[in-house]
Amino acid sequence: MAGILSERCQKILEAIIEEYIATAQPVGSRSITMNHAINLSPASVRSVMAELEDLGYLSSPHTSAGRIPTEKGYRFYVDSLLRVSDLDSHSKDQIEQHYRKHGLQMADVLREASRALSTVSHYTGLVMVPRLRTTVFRHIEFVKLSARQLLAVFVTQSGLVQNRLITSDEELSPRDLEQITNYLNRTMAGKSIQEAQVQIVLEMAQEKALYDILLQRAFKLSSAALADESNGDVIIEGTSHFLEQPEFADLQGMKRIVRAFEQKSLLIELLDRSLYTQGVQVMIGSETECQELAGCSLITAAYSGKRGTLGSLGVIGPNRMPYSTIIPIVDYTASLLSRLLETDND
Amino acid sequence: MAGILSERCQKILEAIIEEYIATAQPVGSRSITMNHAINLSPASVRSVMAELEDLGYLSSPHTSAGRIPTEKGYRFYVDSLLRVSDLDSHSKDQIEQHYRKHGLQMADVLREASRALSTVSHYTGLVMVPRLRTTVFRHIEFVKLSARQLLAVFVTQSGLVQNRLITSDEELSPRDLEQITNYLNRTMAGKSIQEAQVQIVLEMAQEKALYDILLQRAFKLSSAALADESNGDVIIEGTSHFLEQPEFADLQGMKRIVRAFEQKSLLIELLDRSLYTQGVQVMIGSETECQELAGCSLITAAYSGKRGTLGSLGVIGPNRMPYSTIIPIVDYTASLLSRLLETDND
DNA sequence: TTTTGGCACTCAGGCGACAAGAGTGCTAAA
DNA sequence: TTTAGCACTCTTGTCGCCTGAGTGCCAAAA
Repeated sequence: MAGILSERCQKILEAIIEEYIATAQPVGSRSITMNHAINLSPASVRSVMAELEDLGYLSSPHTSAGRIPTEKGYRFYVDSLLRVSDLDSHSKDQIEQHYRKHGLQMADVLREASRALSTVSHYTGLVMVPRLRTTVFRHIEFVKLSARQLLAVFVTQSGLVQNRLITSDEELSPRDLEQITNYLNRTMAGKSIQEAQVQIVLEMAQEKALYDILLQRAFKLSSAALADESNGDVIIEGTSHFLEQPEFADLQGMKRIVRAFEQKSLLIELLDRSLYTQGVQVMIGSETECQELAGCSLITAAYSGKRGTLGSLGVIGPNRMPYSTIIPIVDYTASLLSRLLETDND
Repeated sequence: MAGILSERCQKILEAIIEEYIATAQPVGSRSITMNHAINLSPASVRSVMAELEDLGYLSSPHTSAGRIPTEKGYRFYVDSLLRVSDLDSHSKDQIEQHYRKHGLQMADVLREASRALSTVSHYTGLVMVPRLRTTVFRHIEFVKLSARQLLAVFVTQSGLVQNRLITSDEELSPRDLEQITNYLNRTMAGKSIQEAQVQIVLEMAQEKALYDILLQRAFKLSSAALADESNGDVIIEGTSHFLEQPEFADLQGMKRIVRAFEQKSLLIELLDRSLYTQGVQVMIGSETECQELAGCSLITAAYSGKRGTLGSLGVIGPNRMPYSTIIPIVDYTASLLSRLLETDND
């Protein structure tokens, strides 16, 4: 792919994209020769630009308006031209600052991560809330609220706490409850919530459970407790940064974006994609395969706890984003969050 | 106040406001005589309009553009002219529909309330999440995660569950924990979280606690658990409805609103105001005393659980809102939510 | 005394013309 | 192969004009 483009084409393409990222204005041949240490006349640049347009890396809004990068152009830029540097220490510090508060709950930490992404990048921060079913079971406890009502509280390895109200068919004595609790904790230790559910169904099917009433109760309770219908959630911070972008500076565009953000499932689906991949992912424009987010790009990375991937986070903005500065931000935030979630509860 | 305005002035003011609410266009003298069963010529209406403008109930954007209501106009309308009817059964059904899902947690119920407000009113729904400290304690439980780390789980009468990670100074045996738990549950039953905190401090100060190491531990743990730094939270649904309103159909306006919504503390403060008042409250425009929300009005009501007020909810929109239809919606949603939270967990 | 028709006045919004400016493509010369 | 020159295109902003909606005021009618 990259081989097709000559050295010179690449240089000019890079210059155009960076100019456009900086100014949000269609780039003319003139400004390239001025600002980018390219020793060619505007005319030469023009012929290269025409070529790049033929190849689909650039397009012109109209005859006399310079060029803007296409999605293909951005893609090539990100894949082949971009050099990401390390994050400067000031930004690192800014990100870390967000976690310097004490007494943060898991949910708060995630929210702060999203805030950090947003404030440091000046775009919109996204953090996916870990899905219950993929995390590792650690402990379950039942709190009796009334004769029939129980509160099931369970904790995952990563420190996620979930509680669920259960109504049991029959009243259970404190002793029964204690036994059930102990049994469940022994059986499910070290399994993911999903595995734990499977395990319970398995055990239920086995004969030995059939004549043990206590176990039956235990199974009933736990499967009620572990049922996880939620489709996940995502924490969005800095929506207003989006509205600063000139590409959405029209009413239609703004409404579209706000509506897309309201429907969180869209974003969840996108964040899902980068769940089990290493490093930072970039989705450009239509690569999101999402009508509502046309013209938007995502930069995402997965974060993990002690026992593997928990979720993913990232930044969303217009296609025209300063990838070279945002990629390290996302990277650093993800690794910092991972570190926090690993050590937080041991 | 109302006495100053003649019958005729009131009729015409009402007609103008209702016309403006419906059309969002400045209202001319002509359209009033056409649509509102007022047997006067445009010229007569004009003189009344001029009078109403002098009195501050109307204003004109420019010489040849009809009149629009001022905040004072809306206020008079809401206080003196408005007749709120009962909610029609279709809307009631629509609202109830939102709660017809099973397995809803407290947080889900609140979110659904906000969604209901938004979809039925076609404006933006707000629901304040109950503050921990004002709710009544019901049960506390400690889950041991590791040698030093405990998870404190406590439940309030209204079914709110909160958990908090605590690091204790010394390792506690399961038996110690059980004793502490029992003691705390006995001591704090029926108190509000805030009272419970005070109680603990009191008991700590008394001598009898000083030579009971176990109690000391109990106090330490519980005060760590009950510490509530959160400033509350608010669930916003239907932001995009806001952007449909012609009064915010400019970039500046949109950005301002989105930014105001991002800063939830503003909305929390406003919802706080209606916490301990009966019935539906209406705040119009500058009555919110909030620069960022200029031109916005709120219609709010408090909701309660078994033991008194839990929080408040409402609808936010432009000053030009169909108050007569939205007030019953807010009222009904609040009472329905209250009913749900009362019976939910007994 | 109240209401109404008539009339002059004002102002926003839409439309077309026009000039300026930016950038291109092409061609011929270096 | 590169570049200078030039004609061409297209957007953007501005100016002036017209039209329509609505007002305020006044004198006549009820």
